[in-house]
Amino acid sequence: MTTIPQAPTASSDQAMWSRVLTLHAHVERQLTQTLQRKHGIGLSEYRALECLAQAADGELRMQDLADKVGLGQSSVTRLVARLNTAGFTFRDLCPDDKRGVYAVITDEGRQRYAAARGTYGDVLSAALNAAGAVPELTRTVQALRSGG
Amino acid sequence: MTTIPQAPTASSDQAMWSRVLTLHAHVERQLTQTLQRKHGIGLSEYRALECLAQAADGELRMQDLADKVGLGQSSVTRLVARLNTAGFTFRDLCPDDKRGVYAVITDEGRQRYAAARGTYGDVLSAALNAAGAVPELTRTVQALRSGG
DNA sequence: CAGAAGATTGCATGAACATGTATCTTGTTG
DNA sequence: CAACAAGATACATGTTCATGCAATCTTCTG
Repeated sequence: MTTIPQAPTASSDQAMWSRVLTLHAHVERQLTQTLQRKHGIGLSEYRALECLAQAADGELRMQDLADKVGLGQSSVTRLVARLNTAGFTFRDLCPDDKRGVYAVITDEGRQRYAAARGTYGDVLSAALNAAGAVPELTRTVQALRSGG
Repeated sequence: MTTIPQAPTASSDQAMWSRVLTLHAHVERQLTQTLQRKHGIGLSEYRALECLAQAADGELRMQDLADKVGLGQSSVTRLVARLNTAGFTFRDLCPDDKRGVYAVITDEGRQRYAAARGTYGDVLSAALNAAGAVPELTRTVQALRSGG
């Protein structure tokens, strides 16, 4: 049986998005709770650390970090402030543009990220499996894992 | 070229979920801003009105509503309080279990929902199209629209 | 079986916190 | 200097967690 191309309708988009929202809520809740409980960090903190750990020299401009983690600019100012307080990052002024600020990950930040990373992957996969077992979400999870 | 079945790995799950998050952030931001600007309601309010409008007799127990909109119980208490203040719902005591409370949608609530519904569908589809045009997200959007 | 003790359920409320919008400060550039 | 860019901050809003309270259910006892 082949897939028949079908123009997406506003209605089918809404039904699809509704399932995405359900999936998103479930998975993010699992991740939030487990990361907080086992590693003492929130989801935004974790994702910021991930971005920084993977960035060249472990540093990113504030606005770049905002784009990567999907938050607004002001939220990232405070997010980085929390990471600084925790000792996971420090702020560094951009030498050639004194308006600019780099958030730079510390060794301690990398260690916490490394410690949390395994948990994150495990919980994510488990949450996706659990969601995939719900009839309503089975096809959504399958579609995402296959081609998404 | 056929699709080769592949067990999902923790790593592929993470890459997939990262794209879902990006998509989610973009789409929800569009919806939030447009609904707020054109109809003066937030996303949670809109979704609660939708659940209530589609429920039998236009009413739901608080906890049922919480499950449907993907929020915690206390969040829904406050959400319904906002809807009440706006005149979109009212609270009704459950006759056979005096602990229980129904949130009931009003005519005004149905009207606001009807007015916002078109906007919601339009913005959603437009946002999905826009996201689908981003190389990183093309396959994700396609997968969701096809089978998800 | 009546009745009370304890557990559970359904929701409300207060405090802490994260986020978005608007605005302000500072630095850059034409 | 005017216009703009990068961040920081003030304020309002929304969310969660912990807790409180009342109604209901369960279980045990006499």
